[in-house]
Amino acid sequence: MPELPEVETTRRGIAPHIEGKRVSDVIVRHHQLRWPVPRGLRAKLAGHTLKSVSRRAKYLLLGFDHGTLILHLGMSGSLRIIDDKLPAEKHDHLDILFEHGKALRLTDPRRFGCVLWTKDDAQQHELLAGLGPEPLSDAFSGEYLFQRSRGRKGTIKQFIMDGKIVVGVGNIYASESLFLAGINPKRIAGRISRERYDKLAAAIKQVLAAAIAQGGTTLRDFVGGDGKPGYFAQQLNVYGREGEPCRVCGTAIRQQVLGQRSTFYCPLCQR
DNA sequence: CCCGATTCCTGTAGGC
DNA sequence: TGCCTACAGGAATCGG
Repeated sequence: MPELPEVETTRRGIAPHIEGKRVSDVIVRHHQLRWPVPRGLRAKLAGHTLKSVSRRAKYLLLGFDHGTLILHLGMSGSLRIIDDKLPAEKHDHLDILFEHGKALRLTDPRRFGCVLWTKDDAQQHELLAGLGPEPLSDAFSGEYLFQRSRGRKGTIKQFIMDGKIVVGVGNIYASESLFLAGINPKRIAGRISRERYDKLAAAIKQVLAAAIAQGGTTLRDFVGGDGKPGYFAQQLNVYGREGEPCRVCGTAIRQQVLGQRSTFYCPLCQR
């Protein structure tokens, strides 16, 4: 499922093929995603040159001179560069065709993703404006987490998965980061020390950077812009490993639901 | 403000 | 083998 590393992998995979290219056509086969896909996309984009492919949180931003197309992959979405004549399959909801014969195709079986258009600064869009810092930026640090966590009564796992605190840390990487930092996911966010938050911020950066380097984590659906899966799943320490031995101490990994999300941790390494 | 529960959707795994 | 159910999950939204 696409978290930040998968979205960044997608961005890197598709950008070189379509940046600077002119849109020739847009085909929308399914308008009802997380929100309705705006009508009239073809008229809006055809003839315009794609200036940039960037990312904010788990959103991909296709920048044109007259606005930005905002894409989110939800939990089962993927974007691929294809030959513009490749027949569409069941869950191929959107094609953006370019004049050089390639197309950007959105596939999303569970349709939790979205396609939105804004003519204004995308960063000011209501979905992006209130988001927390990028985890790989300098603005994200142990000091920042410590300050934001004071008074919070929820668990640390839910805290770092809150997009208003920090973006891009989904269920997989939250469990993995807490393992690396040696913190039990059930701990109350407001009662964790500054020192431990330093370790946690470093762990989040390390896990995300390593996952990006591996092309993301493919559990089921995810493929990068080149249609290939990511390989970080082989390096997961706790996620999906309930009952299997901890790679550090051998204790059986536990699973517990926190905030309606499966959480995995080592009861010995994480206190 | 903060937090937990609910909601969207469909493929897959597990039980019988 | 096939049917049925539970579950997975990002993130907005609602209710307390």
